[in-house]
Amino acid sequence: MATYPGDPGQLPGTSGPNAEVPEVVISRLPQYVRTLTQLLEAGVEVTNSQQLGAQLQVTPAQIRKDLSYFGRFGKQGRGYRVRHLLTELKQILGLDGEWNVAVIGVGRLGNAILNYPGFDPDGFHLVAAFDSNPNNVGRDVGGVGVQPMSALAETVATRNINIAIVAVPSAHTQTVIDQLVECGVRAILNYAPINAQVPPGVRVRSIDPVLALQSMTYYLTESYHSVNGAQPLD
Amino acid sequence: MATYPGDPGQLPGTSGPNAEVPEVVISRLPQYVRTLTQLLEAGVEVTNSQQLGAQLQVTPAQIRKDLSYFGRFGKQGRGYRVRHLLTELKQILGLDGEWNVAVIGVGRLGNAILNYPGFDPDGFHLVAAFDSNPNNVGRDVGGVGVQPMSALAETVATRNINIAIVAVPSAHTQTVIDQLVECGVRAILNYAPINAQVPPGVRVRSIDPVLALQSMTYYLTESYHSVNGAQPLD
DNA sequence: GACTGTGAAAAGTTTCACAGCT
DNA sequence: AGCTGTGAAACTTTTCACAGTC
Repeated sequence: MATYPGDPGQLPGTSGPNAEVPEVVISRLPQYVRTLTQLLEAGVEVTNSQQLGAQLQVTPAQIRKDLSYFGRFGKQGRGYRVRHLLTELKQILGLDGEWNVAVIGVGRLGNAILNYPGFDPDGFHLVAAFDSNPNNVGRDVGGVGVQPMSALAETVATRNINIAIVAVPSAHTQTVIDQLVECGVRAILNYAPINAQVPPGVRVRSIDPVLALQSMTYYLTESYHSVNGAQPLD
Repeated sequence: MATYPGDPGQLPGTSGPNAEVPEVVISRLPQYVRTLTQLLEAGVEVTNSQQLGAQLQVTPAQIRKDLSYFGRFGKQGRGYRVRHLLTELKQILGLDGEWNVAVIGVGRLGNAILNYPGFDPDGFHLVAAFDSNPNNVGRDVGGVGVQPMSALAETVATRNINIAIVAVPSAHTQTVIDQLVECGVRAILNYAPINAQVPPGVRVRSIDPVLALQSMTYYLTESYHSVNGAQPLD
């Protein structure tokens, strides 16, 4: 866990399996996994960094460099065996097993999440749901029984939950996240449009469609660059 | 696929002769806008890079540097007037007006999106919905009438739509995106777990909760920083 | 005294280019 | 020949540190 800035004695190269892997590399690996899965389904048995790069719109060099942080998965002159590389990457990311996930908040959004069929096939099982509203407790949402928040700690422990999806109103999100951290949850997917604060060692990713839209409008305004103006589409 | 004007390396969005604002800077501005809005609502009239940085978990220097791409919004010795900076940033991002948005696909996800109340207050108006299924055409979803895909081009033009939210099955997403680009839409929010390809000048952001989860599991595995040496190839 | 705006330095990331294996 | 894996170079982004202004 310790990340010491000036590693004493040995840090010979910047890459290779011994170096610390940049977070930006980790964030790309799931996309590689997805593309490899598609190739496998399409019956492709061998690929190479060129083909992967074309699919992912990344340079071949970047793919090779990213993979080099973890080992040597290819064969010179040939490329990568799709099934093999996929297995390795899934293992690296911890996707070779199953994860139990709790959903906090069963309002409109929590409902949609619990009924979304996309998590399970990728090994993320929504096994518990919690809500602070007594009217919601005991209901069944997407096949999962809604529990009171007071049951959080025990259920997280007994059901071996490591990941939580938070879909409560913004005003309550930070409090809920604090509770989750307290229970030992170290990966949180947050759907509220707020900037959650967590201690080191805990990861948060936010799903924020408005923020995504707002990061594009800049490029839709006429004035964003003085010289080129709007790009005409033929 | 059409060819696009300009030689390789002279595309908008890449480095050019005039000082181009890095995309990573643009992606942070909406967060600044959000934090400033919260401060304003809390009655704070003046802030500074230190306070903003603490809220956003970024260094004060980064905030000052980011803002310096666009002008001088602060006063030395004092800081930033919240209302003033907010107004400026919104204008820079094109958030000082309203945007008309089309939603493509009114299945489970499209339904949730059209009923989500979070877009409108931020100036993103979901004014049209489209679906390829004739059974859905004519229905009212979230107060918007569902149109056939054949009406896309005309409606996009007449209703001045610049942004689209795509919530169709993965298999159809690329086709829909191609149609949108054809109609002149240059900003697309994609909810399908695929890697969409668009020509230069068109922006895509994807909402992909599974990818977000998969980028965290790495840090939940015990072995992520141990030296699991490179295995020799079989 | 306090804080911004900004060149310059440092750190981080991507791309190049080629040795070396298949 | 074809393609990987990887140091080194190029480029990008962040952080530092301080002159200048309020």
